[in-house]
Amino acid sequence: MRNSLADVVAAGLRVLDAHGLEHCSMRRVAAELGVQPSALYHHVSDKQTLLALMADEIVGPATALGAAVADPRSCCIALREAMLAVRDGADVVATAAAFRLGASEAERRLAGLVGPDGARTLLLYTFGHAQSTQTHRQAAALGALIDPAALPRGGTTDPAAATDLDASFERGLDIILRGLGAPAQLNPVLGAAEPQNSVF
Amino acid sequence: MRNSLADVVAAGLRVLDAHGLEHCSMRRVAAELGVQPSALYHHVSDKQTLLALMADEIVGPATALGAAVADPRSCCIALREAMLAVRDGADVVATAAAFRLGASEAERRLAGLVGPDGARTLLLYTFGHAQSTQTHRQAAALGALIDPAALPRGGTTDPAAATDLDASFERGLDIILRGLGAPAQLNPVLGAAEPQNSVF
DNA sequence: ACCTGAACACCGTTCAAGT
DNA sequence: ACCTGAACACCGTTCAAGT
Repeated sequence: MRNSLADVVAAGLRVLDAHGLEHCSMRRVAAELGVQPSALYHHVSDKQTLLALMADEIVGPATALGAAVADPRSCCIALREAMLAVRDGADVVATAAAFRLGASEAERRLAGLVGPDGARTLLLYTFGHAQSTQTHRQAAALGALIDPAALPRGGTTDPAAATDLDASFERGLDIILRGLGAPAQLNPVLGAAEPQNSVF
Repeated sequence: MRNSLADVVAAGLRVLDAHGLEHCSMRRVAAELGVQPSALYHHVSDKQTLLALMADEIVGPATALGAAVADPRSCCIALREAMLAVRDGADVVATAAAFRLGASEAERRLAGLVGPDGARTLLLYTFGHAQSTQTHRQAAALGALIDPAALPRGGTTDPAAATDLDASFERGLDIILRGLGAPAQLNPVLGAAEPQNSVF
């Protein structure tokens, strides 16, 4: 045999991470495998299916059996980290999840902890924030390429912005968890009055 | 003059509503106006810009000055209704919002009511749930076309599913609002223990 | 089982040129 | 100011045919 389904999914993830979702075409994935575009359709019925399989792979690390995290907070943070680890990962996972594939293992786990409504609310927020984070990061990276004078001294890209987005995510997470009656999260730094600016 | 920017945006919305985002190409919008594809680039610099303008138009009804709703709950519900009113509207608005255009007027308003973190959390949830709702609706519509035997008697599409999604949205909304310390929403029907099934 | 080669019906965008 | 015509470099998917 020449290529397996796993090879196709792996090639898809390589192309995604290297070139982004916009350029992750069937033709590019085929080229990555050194094969004709039509060959992919022996392994996968269409592009949507391939993307769903890629989404499962992206989210795998966060939903692996070994990482049996008990609290919903760490669960969402792990999920977000898994999506942010690959270029445009949040878009791929969120789209696949809307079609019911992908993160449903994560949802089952969360539903056991906070009920179905809580699980859905947490997941939709987590996906949305991750997409927003990734959009802003690639906009920042593009801006840095166009206008490299923006960097005051060393450093590849502005580290403060990334920290802000991570903190912003956790604050929103704590709002939802508070609404679910979860134990209040101990946040020793900072007062609680109207911090930070908007993400959009 | 032959066509204005407003004409182009209006044509875009007509194509979107009739054929969906997937088939809302520059070439189709041009054909809708009876014009060559290249003519669009006189009015708009690229497709992304056109979609952002369309997103503003979709969300307009919900953020109009006349509809100065005071509470965040009605604000989110109005936003969701505006997105659901046009085919694939949630996708278009959510994508544009991630690029900072679109719903930022709505975010300013919400931030005044519940602070920036609350506004962001509410918006990301609202966008995500609307996208999920629209995905499920068009899957249901497709299923109804393929398998019309699923309908027990009259009715175009299953009305129960739509009701469930609307109720599911409001339950999640109330979780977040509770977390924000908003006045508890009076929900007279049903007990509170683990209702409904999953959306994903 | 896995792949090639060729085709079909499309894309977004650019650019010189017309009126 | 607004548009045409032609081109460039792409798409996803199908299908007969090869090995």
